[in-house]
Amino acid sequence: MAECNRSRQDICDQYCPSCQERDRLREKVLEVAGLSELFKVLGDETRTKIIYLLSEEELCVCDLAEILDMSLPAISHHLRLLKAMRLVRYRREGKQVYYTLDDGHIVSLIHQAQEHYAEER
Amino acid sequence: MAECNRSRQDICDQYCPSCQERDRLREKVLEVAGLSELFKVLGDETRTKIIYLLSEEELCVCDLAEILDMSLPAISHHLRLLKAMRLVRYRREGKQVYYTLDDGHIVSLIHQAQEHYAEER
DNA sequence: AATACAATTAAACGGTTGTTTAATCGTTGA
DNA sequence: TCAACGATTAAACAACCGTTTAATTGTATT
Repeated sequence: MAECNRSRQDICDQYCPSCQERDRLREKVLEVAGLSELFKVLGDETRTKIIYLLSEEELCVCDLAEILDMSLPAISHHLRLLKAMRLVRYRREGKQVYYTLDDGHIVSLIHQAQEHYAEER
Repeated sequence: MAECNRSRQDICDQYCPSCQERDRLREKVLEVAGLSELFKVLGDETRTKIIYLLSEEELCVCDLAEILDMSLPAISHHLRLLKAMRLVRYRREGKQVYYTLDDGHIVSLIHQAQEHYAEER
């Protein structure tokens, strides 16, 4: 293996793939940078449920609270994040605020996860 | 709307969908129960990178540490979780321990997320 | 105007999570 | 068997996250 400058000496004596390979993999890894932000949204059970419900029909905050048996602030807190990530849209009607899903892609992710992991439980 | 027993009085006065609809949605939501456990794995940037790298080729712990520029215990800690979830397999060869991806589904999820959200950044 | 109510926001709390440091285990080679 | 090294484990710490309580905003009704 050709000699090359090591960025860290404290890992291990012999880095197994070649240094060219190392650099290639470091480039490769950039392709998934930032993706976990999206998965973090789905990493919370409540948010996945909200998204799933909103993919079915438009619902107001108190509906979601009722269905999921949670407090209004808790639901509102999650909707705020989903709003910030442009995953949901809202519309005011009198005292109620109605939310709809504004991103079909994220439901596809949920569906795909369902297909692959539903039977494993 | 037909009268029905409310489980919580402290949410809002008028639950908008009918109570039958509420019960249907409560059933519906069970379909995604537990799925966030899987998404939680991908919710960490380091783990997504490890999975992505292992989908390319087999690597030992010190390789991963070198490529991702992290400490051995940190990598090992994440691999332990991936092992517990049966997402990776390992094989000892002398002093090194080599890891491979043992679940093609999870890479599909990453690929799909890439397709949908790559251009948004 | 005043009250009631849905929703949001702020602050506080508890729990979880990821990284670090240090110690230990397992394997190899002298 | 002893030393070296890769990997794992344990304990400690800091940072983050989700829920709760309380206060506030905005809208509708009387």
